[in-house]
Amino acid sequence: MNNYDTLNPMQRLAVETTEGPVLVLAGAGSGKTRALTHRIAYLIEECGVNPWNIMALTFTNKAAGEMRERVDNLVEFGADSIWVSTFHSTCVRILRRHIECLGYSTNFTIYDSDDQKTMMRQVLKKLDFDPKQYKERSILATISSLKDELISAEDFSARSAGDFRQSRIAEAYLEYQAQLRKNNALDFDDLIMKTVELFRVNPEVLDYYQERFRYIMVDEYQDTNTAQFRLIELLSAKYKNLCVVGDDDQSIYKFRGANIENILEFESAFPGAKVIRLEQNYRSTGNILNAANGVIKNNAGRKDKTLWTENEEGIPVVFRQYDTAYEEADAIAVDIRDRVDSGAAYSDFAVLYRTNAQSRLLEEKCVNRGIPYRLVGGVNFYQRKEIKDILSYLKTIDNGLDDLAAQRIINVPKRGIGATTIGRIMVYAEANDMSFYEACKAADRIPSLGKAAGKIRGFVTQIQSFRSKLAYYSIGDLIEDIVTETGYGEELSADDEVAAETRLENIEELKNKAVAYEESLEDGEEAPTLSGFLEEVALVADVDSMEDSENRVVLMTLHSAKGLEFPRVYLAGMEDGLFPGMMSINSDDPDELEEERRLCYVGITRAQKELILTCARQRMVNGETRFQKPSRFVGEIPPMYLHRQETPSMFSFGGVPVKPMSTGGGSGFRTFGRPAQEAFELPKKEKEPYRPWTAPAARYGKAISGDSGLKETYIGKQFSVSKATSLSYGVGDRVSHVKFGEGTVVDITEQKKDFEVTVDFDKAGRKRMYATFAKLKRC
DNA sequence: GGGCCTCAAGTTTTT
DNA sequence: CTTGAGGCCC
Repeated sequence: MNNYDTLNPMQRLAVETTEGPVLVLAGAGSGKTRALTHRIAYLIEECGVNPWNIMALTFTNKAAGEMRERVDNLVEFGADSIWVSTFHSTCVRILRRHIECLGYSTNFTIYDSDDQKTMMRQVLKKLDFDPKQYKERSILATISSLKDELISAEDFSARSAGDFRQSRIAEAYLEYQAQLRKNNALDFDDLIMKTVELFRVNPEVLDYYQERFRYIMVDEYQDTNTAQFRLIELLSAKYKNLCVVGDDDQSIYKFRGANIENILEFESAFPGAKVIRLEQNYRSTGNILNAANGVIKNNAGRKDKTLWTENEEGIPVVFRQYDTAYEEADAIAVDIRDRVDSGAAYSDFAVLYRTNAQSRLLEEKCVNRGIPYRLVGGVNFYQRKEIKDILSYLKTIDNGLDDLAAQRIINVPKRGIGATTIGRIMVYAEANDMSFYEACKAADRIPSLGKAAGKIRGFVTQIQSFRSKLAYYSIGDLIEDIVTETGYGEELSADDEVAAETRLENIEELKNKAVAYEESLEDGEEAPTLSGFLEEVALVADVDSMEDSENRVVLMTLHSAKGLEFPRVYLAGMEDGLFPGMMSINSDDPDELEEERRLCYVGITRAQKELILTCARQRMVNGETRFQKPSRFVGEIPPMYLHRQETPSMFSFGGVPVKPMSTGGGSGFRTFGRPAQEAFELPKKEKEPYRPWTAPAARYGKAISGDSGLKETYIGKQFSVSKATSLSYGVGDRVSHVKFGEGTVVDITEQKKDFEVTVDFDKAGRKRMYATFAKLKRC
């Protein structure tokens, strides 16, 4: 039995208010996860609720995992049967059971953003849209926000009548959905939307889940979008025991459809809702908290609350300005180095920044200074080429309906199957209403393929053989097999020795993940399956794999940092134009700036003991040098909690107090690009819209052309091997070609590396081609 | 068929 | 600066 006396009165109230809708407004570091987990324990122990009837929803797998762990520790019996998972995996779990009534089969695949892009490219090509006017990126963004609002392609199409551009986008949306369905695939947004749709069209299914989940808890509620709101609204409609926990000040996902109204209007959406505030912070020092409060109070339209703490005041927040981003990064690295040398652990530190692009420099400097780090985000592990290749194999083996996956690997490694052949198979598949892979299986019946059919057959045989191995192979072994049997590994090494090594390591890592997956289900109720593994992989973010135990500095974006805490935090790149970003500064919508401010608030409140803000006067962004002022957010921190340690500037930047530099070296007076003069004129002429001064993009001529001769020889060698010394046909001979049929040779000219052959084809007309590739046969 | 080169475009933030 | 897509040449 647990002791609930360790909770403070407000937390305790949140735990004991079990019936009806409850909104817990939980400030940063106020122990909300603690309250949530204890609430689950309380429901079971004190209220006799069956664990089976409890569900907890989070946004990230990491959060889910953490909660799961804490619940397991707290609840003696039946913790397994509580559903603790993310919105997305919850929906997948439900859809895997019931999606058939929506016309998909239950082994659907989940498309990530790369897949979406590929698919949309195909859609736009098919519809013959002008790629200048209709960018797949922006169309996908539109579709995504429509889905967040539960607006289907049909709805959108109906409401766009009359607006030309919109109805074209609607066309794309319709076609995109049609393609998804054909591929038996769902994108991220579909997972939520289809589940809501399922509940709407199928009341019995809804009723089943309503009965099952009598107590629902939602973490990070401020980040829910309309679709997610509907989902929990539907699920909780019967018993109305819905407890949401969130902080409107930490709502940072508006760009992704998060609807802040969900939390601001909770009480009117769920009449009779009780509101409980957790305002005592257990995480940060007084100074850090006061700094955070000072910043966030500049936002209008928030639920009024003030965080307080009994923690000690601590040391002041520090602000340092450097001349260049280069020095900023180095100073941070040096700073960490010093502190570790005098006893701190690497894992005490996190460096947070606004954009992923900033990580490069920081990484570089960490390497220079010998600081072990973990980079979270950036290029996702699962987006790496080699990983996607292997996963595409697994998907094809598993599903066979996923055209994108099959098309990706049909010629990887090279099997001599080119775009033309793939195009023909696609045409055939389309005409016969089958999947791409099915069409491959029927390659012999596609007349247009000609000799290519043999190659396709080889590919199909390989896949089929992998399939049959599935029965007695582990997923890890299967991956191993794919790499060796297909020659994938060989091709990698042939291409680039050094790069191949890291690639193979990554594949090794994927294997480890597969093994871990299989072990995690070893004695659970469900058996590990290939589909299960692919699904898990599709739904993980990078933060999820962060190991707490590692002794490394953590580098990540402010967004990724939400929900985490670190003893010492650096916020790098505190500059107007970067953070807050220019988009938000120039926007007509004041809420954009407010969202950035909330992001800043999130960043500040990650710190437990120490917070250091840094910025650079000069920074390269998109290949151009920008001169920037310190972030306005720095100025919003009440001076009494802030210790400014500006370094002296070679730029003598207007009006900023200059103090001697007390820490962090930097490499002194390095200069880049423009002289100081222009540097300080620009920020002065602040006109609309505000834009920091930008140096003309540095244009360098051809870099090094001296090595071309060397390359030539090398290439020449390779080609000369393949060059035929003589041909089996001559001028006037009749020849046949796989594509063009029969014809007469009119001319042959020998060139450096190949023979150029001109042929008059009976049907296809006169063509000129290279002998090596044409593969003409005498007849 | 495909490698290599040139040119253009693009940048928040992510389940 | 870095990635992507199209064109050219072997």
